Amino acid sequence: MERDERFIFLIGQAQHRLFTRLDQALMKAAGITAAQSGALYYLMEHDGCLLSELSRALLLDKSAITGLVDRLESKGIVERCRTSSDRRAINIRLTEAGKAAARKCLVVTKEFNNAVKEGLSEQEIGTFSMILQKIISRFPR
Amino acid sequence: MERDERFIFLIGQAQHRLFTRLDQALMKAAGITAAQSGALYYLMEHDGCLLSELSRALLLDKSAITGLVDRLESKGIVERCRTSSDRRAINIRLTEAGKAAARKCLVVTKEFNNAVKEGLSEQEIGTFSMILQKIISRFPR
DNA sequence: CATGATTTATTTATATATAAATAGTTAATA
DNA sequence: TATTAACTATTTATATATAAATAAATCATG
Repeated sequence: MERDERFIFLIGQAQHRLFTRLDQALMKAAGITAAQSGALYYLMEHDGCLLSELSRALLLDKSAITGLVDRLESKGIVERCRTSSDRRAINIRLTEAGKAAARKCLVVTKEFNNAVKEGLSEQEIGTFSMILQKIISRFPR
Repeated sequence: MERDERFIFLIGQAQHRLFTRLDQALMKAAGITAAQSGALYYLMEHDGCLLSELSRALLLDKSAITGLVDRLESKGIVERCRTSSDRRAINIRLTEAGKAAARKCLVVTKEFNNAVKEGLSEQEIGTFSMILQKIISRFPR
């Protein structure tokens, strides 16, 4: 395998391991996966938003959100409810259990971020973030 | 959303966009996805290897390899065959179409890597790779 | 040699993600 | 107003990945 291919492989591996570890830690602490925690963080500040709004905020397809919310709802973390006059619209609300889970996830995620950054200088972290952002802006969705 | 959470989010987004783009380019050029191309690259140098060997090389679960090889086999890119005396073992062989596809993928992947690195200095790329490798070694599978 | 452990591959269940098609509702405009 | 656009959410199909259970074969060792 050449160096060229390994570059992409490295990013994939690093991302995968980070998410797998965070998944495990969040699942243990709050019964929530990393992908699900993203929805919780958004709902903490936009409780009651529409599925479509969550879709745009998390940069996920509407159908992915349907499944994500299904799984959160079956765990009692959120609930769907229709409140607006627009009969197409469905709002998502954090339950009390959901709010508690979100707070636990936040603690775990912060600890995890510190662990990831350990041993790296502020400057290195800055360069790393800058390149990630360049990649993201260079390859729009 | 705080800075802490965005760090993980950034890595996920960057990885996702890179793989989506590479997926599209490889699919157009050779009818192959990025994940499948990884198997092809390994097979170019280890043609006829076992499923289990591919599993270890790509750092994927055996069941993931079963599905991956199923999809490649249905496209006529590889074929399963039993050759060794161990009756559990199944070898994977690139077909002629598979070898042609692998060569096309290699060209596309190299071009793609150059596009990703464009506008970044050698030093920045070095720091970026170093951090990815640190993350990978800090979080073993 | 016989039993238990390991290896090889598959299957099933679950989670994640996209794309395309659908259904119902609302908005825009000709 | 009638028709077309767009929006909201879901469903279906496909691809990817893990974990756990299974089945068959082989290995190791007591």
